[in-house]
Amino acid sequence: MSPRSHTTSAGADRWLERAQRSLGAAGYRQGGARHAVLELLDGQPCALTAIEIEDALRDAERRVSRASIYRVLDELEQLSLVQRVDTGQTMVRYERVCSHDEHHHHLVCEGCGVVMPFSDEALERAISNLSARVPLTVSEHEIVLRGECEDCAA
Amino acid sequence: MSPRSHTTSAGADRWLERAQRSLGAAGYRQGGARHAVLELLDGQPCALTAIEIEDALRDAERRVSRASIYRVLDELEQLSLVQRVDTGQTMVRYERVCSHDEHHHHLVCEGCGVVMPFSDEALERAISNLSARVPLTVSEHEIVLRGECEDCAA
DNA sequence: TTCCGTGCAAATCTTTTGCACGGTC
DNA sequence: GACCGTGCAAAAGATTTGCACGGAA
Repeated sequence: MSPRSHTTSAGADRWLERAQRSLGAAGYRQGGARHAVLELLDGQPCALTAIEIEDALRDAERRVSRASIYRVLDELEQLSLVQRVDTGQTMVRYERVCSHDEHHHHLVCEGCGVVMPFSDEALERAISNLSARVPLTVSEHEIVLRGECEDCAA
Repeated sequence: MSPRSHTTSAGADRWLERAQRSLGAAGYRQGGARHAVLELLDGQPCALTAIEIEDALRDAERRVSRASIYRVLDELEQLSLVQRVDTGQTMVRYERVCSHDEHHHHLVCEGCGVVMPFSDEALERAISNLSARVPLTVSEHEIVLRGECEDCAA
């Protein structure tokens, strides 16, 4: 359950910079929409839908077309800079792929739909042990816990 | 990884019978489409998409309209007789909710898209411990491992 | 006989794609 | 100046809904 602020970490390996380097190396130019989406994602603690991204950018006076948002997310996913998160809700969510100590999974409230991150060492160990014994070369795993959040229970 | 045949178990608590009882108690009639979907799901070892269900029924000479399939799946989900399984593929999958010793999760091959069930006691223990320490009253959990299956690796 | 269940067709909603213009390198 | 990136509008694909008929109770 490690709390951690990434937005304030001044290290040279911030996600935004890494992403810009990767994109540059892959031959992508730095257009306005892509830049806006990158900056937004860099500041997010958890996964967003394309429409939430669109709304957030509009609120920030940096309107970007939804098509561009999907295109940028797709590019970033192929470079392993973001990952899709399937929360069982209608829309797919996306979040940046973070360093090992930020690796997390998701809690989803079935009442209000809120999505929260969590992490657990014992769980990761179990997954890791298991992965070796399964008829599949495991490259990633996703875990979602569903239930009722404290606000909805109140 | 407990192997288990449900289709041949003669016990009175087969899923199909339980489902029919629940539906009856909830006031549903026994129409042809619903019956066909129930029988099909009862014989499945793992999750199917609505379209796979449609195809399977057509092959079995028991054509059911896709709209009815979605409607039946929705009813069954609300009675907790089936659960949605989100494999990160385009379409949602559905499978019957089974007894504790059939509880399983899913492996998804990123190459060919095949979906396989697996289960692991240590993993379930980790989830169970974790669930108590999280700001959510957990009612269910879903785990997906993604990678390359043996056929695709060959 | 009443009301539910079903199929068909149309609607909805998320995501993708085609195209033309403007900006980046 | 060449080509990529973006917005707009239309397309595509999964799922849902409206409606009218036929069957279950």
